[in-house]
Amino acid sequence: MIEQIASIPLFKGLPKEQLHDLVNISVEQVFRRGDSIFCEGDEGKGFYVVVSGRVKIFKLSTEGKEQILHILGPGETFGEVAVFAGRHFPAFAETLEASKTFFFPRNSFIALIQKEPSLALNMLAILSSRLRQFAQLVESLSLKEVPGRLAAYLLYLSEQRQGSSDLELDISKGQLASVLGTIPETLSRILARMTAQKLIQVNASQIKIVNRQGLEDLAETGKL
Amino acid sequence: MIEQIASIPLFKGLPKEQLHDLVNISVEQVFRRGDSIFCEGDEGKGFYVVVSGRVKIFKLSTEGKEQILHILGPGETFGEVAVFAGRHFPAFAETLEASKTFFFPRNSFIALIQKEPSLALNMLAILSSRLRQFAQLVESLSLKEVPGRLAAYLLYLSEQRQGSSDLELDISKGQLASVLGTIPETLSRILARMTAQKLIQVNASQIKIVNRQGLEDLAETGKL
DNA sequence: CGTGGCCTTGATAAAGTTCAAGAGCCGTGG
DNA sequence: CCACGGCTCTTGAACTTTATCAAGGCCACG
Repeated sequence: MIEQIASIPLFKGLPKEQLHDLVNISVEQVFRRGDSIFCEGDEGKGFYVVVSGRVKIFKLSTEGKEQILHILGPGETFGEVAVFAGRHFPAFAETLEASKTFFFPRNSFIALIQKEPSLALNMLAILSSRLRQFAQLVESLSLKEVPGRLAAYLLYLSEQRQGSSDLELDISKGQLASVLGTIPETLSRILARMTAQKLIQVNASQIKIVNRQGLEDLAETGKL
Repeated sequence: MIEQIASIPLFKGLPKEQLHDLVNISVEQVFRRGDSIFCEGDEGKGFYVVVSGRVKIFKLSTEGKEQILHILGPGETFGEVAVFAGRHFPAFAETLEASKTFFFPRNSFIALIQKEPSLALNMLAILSSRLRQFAQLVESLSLKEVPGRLAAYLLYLSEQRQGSSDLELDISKGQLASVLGTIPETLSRILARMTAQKLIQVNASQIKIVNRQGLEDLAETGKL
């Protein structure tokens, strides 16, 4: 367990002693696929780290449409906002698959921060990079149309995979639609169009980038 | 100057000694209306606090459409993301009116944080509440249509003003359109429709809420 | 009094959503 | 082993919302 904690980016560089403190205050939680972890508006008494599995953070409209804000994997944290500002969670959290998390209670964690400034700096880095992601998401949603967003997403995926052109979607197309701020029907049509234009090839959840330059232009200009 | 610094929320609760340190590392900057403070992609060697005036943070599409991410007034900070994650600014910053800022260089500030945990906690609170705002913005952009966003914005304004129904827009309608993720023409039409429906009355930058319940329904359901 | 900025209004076109129907896939159970 | 029900995904057609293009009004300021 101590190695698991030590491998979490948030806790990188902490002395052994503090890691032990963390182990002491952390609570392990196990979820099945599709379980709700918390709901928007719930009181947040602490935050979470994904140990295994995947978790989606999302907003819900009154009609039930969902907008995914993040998809988190092992080592990533969520729910910190409720720890440092306000007391309730600003969105929903649900597992995409069977998952394990560590939960860190608010007060104990804040006490720890006061002893260990580098923990605070790590947390600041994480929140900052999340703000950066959000800025990109907002830009994408309001400044680009769906084909541009999809192209940008595919290129991003490719980067994650060391530039490989053979991509495997690790989420369903319905979920992807929600990430892109649209609905499955629209995504389906645009994938079809991009295939017709020979930008990509699609085979179920396998997507191959055929014309990278074309995708880059599309992500830039938004015109398909 | 020391009183000015002491009155900034980020520095609330700091001992005098640290406030003096802050004065020593801060740089005062003066801008005229419409000046650019930094551009997306610029290297960020520190962050800013608005002393007087107002600053908008925004993204730009390739065609020139702008999406405002924040509008900041006295006491609010911006540019921190570049301090703690990455090194370049994720968006543009420009003054809306003649403004004064304090600039805090990255390294000196990080050094200070390590001495003063409550400074770190303040900063964490600020970043967290900004994340919360972003989550709301994303929700708004992807889940609601423009009338719903506008209704939500007006109600938010009303809240800011202790629930008053007589609102004074402190930004131009063109800027408001950009905040709402749309264009001036669309905003104009929707204001006209909402007036026709007797939800509001508009007189230049004066907006009066006539039917609060109706606005709330609209913000909730998005149907005008 | 004219000029430029900001706002409004109208006509048109594009993009996306909704509704409806059908195809493919998979696990379960007969 | 096959049939069934339940998913997810795809496709089509109508409709809605919003952007775009173009023109005109209002007001402040020189």
